[in-house]
Amino acid sequence: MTEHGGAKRADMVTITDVARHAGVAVSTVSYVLSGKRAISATTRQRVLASIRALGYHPNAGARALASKRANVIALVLPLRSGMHLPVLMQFATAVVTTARQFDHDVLLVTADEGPDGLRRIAASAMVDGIVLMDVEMHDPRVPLLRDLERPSVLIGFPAEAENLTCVDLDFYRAGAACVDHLASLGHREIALLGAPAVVYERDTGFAHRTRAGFTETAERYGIAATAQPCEESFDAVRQELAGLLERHPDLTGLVVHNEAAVAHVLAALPLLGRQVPHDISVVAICPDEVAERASPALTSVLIPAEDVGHQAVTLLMRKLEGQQVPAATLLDPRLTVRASTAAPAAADSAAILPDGAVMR
Amino acid sequence: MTEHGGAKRADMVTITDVARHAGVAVSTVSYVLSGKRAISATTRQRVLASIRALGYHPNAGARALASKRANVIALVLPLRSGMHLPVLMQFATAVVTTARQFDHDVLLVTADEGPDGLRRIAASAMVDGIVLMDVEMHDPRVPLLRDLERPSVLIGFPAEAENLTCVDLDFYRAGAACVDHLASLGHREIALLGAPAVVYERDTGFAHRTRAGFTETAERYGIAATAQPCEESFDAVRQELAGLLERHPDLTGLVVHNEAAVAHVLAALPLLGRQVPHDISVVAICPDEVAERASPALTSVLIPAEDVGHQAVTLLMRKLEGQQVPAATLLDPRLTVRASTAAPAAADSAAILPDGAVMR
DNA sequence: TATGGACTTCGAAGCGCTTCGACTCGCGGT
DNA sequence: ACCGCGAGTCGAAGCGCTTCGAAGTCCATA
Repeated sequence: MTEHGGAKRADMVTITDVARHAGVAVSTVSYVLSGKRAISATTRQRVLASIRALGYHPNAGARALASKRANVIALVLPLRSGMHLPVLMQFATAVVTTARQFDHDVLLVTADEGPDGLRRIAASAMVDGIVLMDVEMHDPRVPLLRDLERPSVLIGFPAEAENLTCVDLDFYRAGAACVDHLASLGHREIALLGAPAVVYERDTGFAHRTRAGFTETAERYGIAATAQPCEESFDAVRQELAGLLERHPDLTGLVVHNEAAVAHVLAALPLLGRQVPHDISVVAICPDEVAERASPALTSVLIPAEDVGHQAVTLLMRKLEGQQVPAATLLDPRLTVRASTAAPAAADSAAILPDGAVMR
Repeated sequence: MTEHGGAKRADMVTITDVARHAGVAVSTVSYVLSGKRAISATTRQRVLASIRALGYHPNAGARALASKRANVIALVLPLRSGMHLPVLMQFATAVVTTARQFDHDVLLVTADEGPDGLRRIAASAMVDGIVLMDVEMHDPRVPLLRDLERPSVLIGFPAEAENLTCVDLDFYRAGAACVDHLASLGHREIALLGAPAVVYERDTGFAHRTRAGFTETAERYGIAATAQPCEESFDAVRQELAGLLERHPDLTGLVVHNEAAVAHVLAALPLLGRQVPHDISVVAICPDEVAERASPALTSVLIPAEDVGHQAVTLLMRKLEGQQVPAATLLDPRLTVRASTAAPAAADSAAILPDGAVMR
């Protein structure tokens, strides 16, 4: 390509080149591109032809400078330990893909730059808006977000969500959905194995909300339910399970909301004399990928990472256009039945309906 | 902050504001920031004080426009199926962190935009350079990279690496390291369970190189060695293993280079009557995270994702400064011994040295 | 026939920054 | 006393784009 004619070094084609080639003013080319003023069909065609002929791409910096819009959004990822990476990646992909649909690019910011990073990015006008992931209940970045001149969308819910736009899986209903499923299979005594204790202490909202959904729904069904945190090492898992089974010998259903522990749970149960799903059913709240990869494949409520990412960007774009958007968006959990759940073996396998009626 | 004085709407501080506040010319401020001309210590201090006082951040677009340097690099991620996501994430983090050390930001580009995405990013002068991940042997993006005016670094090796800069784990030596370890434990018959067949067909370089390192090193030790691809479902893994053990009843060492199959291998071996590591030792080539999470914890050669990402960015920065860099950078594998390997139980547990001598 | 829109298009003024040439010192050398 | 020179600073010219006001056309209205 470069060896064509008398192309000077650094053959960046500018809007001026296009204008000259098409025989119009620079501003006309600009208006063809932006559509902000009416341009006759014939002129438009001529300009577009020139653009194609020259392989013109607008200079992003110049455009940002003149229009005060960078057409870039920031994606702030945590990379804190304890986060499950595949889910993050799915988020990220969805965010990028959706952003591209709106003709925006994505700047990747890691949280270890801290609030200063956010401030820098925003103040330098590199980005028009911000998507913030893995928000904690008391997140130091949240107050900053309010001061920033740029719109933002959070994935997750901080304690103080005033004036903020948040998106997340509806963890309450996710916890509930697991109980629904186990109840409908006829289980009468179940337990929730959650995140490590430190996560609860950190006040990460989703852990609490899942537990609430689990506990309250079980209560509604009149099912005996225990909830407890769980560390991620194999020994810890095994110990937790052993204790749990000892205290609740009739336990037949287990909800696991801890991606890292899932494999260990499946490995430990047989060692404790419980076959899955014959003796005990297991439902996980985790990405499909993890559920499918486990042996046996896990019935699971998936974290709809792609939906969340897509929603977040869509909301952000609305805000960029000055539209009003709902402060909270909760996404529906979806439960996929796989090989790890079944009706309890020994028990009377009647299904119990929420109102307490028994279906035979 | 905003409610301070008579701050106008959109309180973006410009270099002009700083200059006025410090009582110097705009160009002086610029030179203080860039260090491209000598500025007296007193002036510099005054300017820096003003910058701090006003909370000035240079406008990225203006800077890019005037200097023709965006201070942004592109990170092109694949998101093709079969890639293990956590590793990607580690890469990404390392890339961002390192880029920040060089005062650059990172634009996230997904491969599904294809070559056009690359072209757009480069032509619009949004980025100064490109880091391309998960390069295939015959990658359609590679020829494009040569035409682009921007420097780039590949992670992985394409078949035709002329004029390109590539970084990767030394998979040959990774395969070799696994054999070294097993041999030193006294194993005499081992096998490699690799990626799904399709990966080999796609000519992904690393799969072939691992196998070569494995096979050739085993030969050097005079150890019986088999290598075969492996699909990722549990049933496939179990079947592969069953066949393998039938054909090679004395097999005592297994190298797994397939992150997705790792868990299944560990689950299937007991079912086939083999305890790990008593009856059979398992070494994996996978991220530490996966190895640690498995039960039992796996002896593994880790993919040094962080090093690779760091190296890639460092090389790119050198290229941006016009320096010459080596075309190929291979990173050393590191093997971590965990619970999944031991001397073979029944066998004579002598250690064999590479030269054929036997150590008792 | 004058008049005023609609419809198109043009020219020029920036956006905030970098960079180049030029200017002003003060100093050592002769 | 003069020149030359380096150090420090300034002013102005863009970088490539958007956008505003205005100008030119053409046709329908009064």
